[in-house]
Amino acid sequence: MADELYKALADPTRRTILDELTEQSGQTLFEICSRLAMKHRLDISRQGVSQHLAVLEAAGLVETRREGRYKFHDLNTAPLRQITERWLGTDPSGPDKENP
Amino acid sequence: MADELYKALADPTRRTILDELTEQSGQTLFEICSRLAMKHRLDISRQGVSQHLAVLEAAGLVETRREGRYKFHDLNTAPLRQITERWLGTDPSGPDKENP
DNA sequence: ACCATAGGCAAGTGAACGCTTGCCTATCAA
DNA sequence: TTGATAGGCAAGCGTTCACTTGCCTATGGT
Repeated sequence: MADELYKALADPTRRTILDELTEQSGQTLFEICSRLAMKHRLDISRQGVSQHLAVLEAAGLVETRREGRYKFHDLNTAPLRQITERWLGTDPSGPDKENP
Repeated sequence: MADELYKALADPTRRTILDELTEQSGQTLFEICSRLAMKHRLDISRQGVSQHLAVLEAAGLVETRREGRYKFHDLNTAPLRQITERWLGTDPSGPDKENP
């Protein structure tokens, strides 16, 4: 899954999607589409965004839940920690207060 | 430069090069080549490795210094911090002891 | 001066990637 | 039931990417 994590981060549009989900998690595909268009002037097709979300989900950065005809996309930043753990050897969340 | 950082991390061979430089910084092109071949069974041409190093340097992840006919490649992990800072909102090195 | 070593430049190739277009399914409101 | 909304699948297209090959420059040992 590490491979897919780095691949997911490689695209600027996907990183912007992560930014949007950071600001408000649990958005639908159409919400993300319109935000990309409005706030970032990214006029990309709905399918394009959908494919990006699939890549992000494969990387574990986005988790989805279905409710009726809506599919909500939630952000999961946990996989990002392995990046700094790999080359910085540190826990990005900082020292554990219980075991300092 | 952020764009080049994520692009640099997208390739598995480049990530392995970072691993090798983490283990021992300041290696030459040929040293890196032979290590990739020996330790990781990656038989990639010298030019291929050279191009990877160029991408890593453009991302600021490796810095080079010339000495005679040798060019040493040093690891610089600093750019990695912006990744977790962007979506985790944390400093990977932990809280600053001066300003906690 | 010679030749091996360390590295660089540039063109070419095949595969992967981002994105679009067209059509199809499912859920909800009227 | 009809129509609108939310989303999915798959083929096609142009670009980027990783990698190779061939040739060239520069430094150092003998």
